Amino acid sequence: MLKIAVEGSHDRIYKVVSRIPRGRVATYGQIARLAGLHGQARLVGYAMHALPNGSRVPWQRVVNARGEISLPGSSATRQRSLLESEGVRFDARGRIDLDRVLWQPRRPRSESDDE
DNA sequence: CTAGTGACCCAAC
DNA sequence: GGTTGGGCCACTA
Repeated sequence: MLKIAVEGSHDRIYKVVSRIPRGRVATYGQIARLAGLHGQARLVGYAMHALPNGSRVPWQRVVNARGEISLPGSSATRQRSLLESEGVRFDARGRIDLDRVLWQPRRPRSESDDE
């Protein structure tokens, strides 16, 4: 039977987030769009906050549209450390170069997009 | 039920 | 570059 209609938005969000490859990041708005929640980036933030500790969802790969970490306090440091261990670089302002690191689920066309 | 808040985003000034 | 205001919807008091 079809359970897609019964699935909560969290599950869809977690599914999309789990598809983010290592060393890449995605924005809240991007996740929302891919999960079918167009314009509802805030719900993605809620879903991330509701994640249980030790979850296998790579929540650290979700940042805001500016390429910055939106978490307050020590959680931000944790997220940054996790991302840096994956090879994601932060500039002096604590921002990620989204043009370089943003996850692109579709490869439109281009055999070499390496700068 | 209403009102305020939030791991957000975007247009406008 | 920065600030303001509106929009979105779930959660809490």
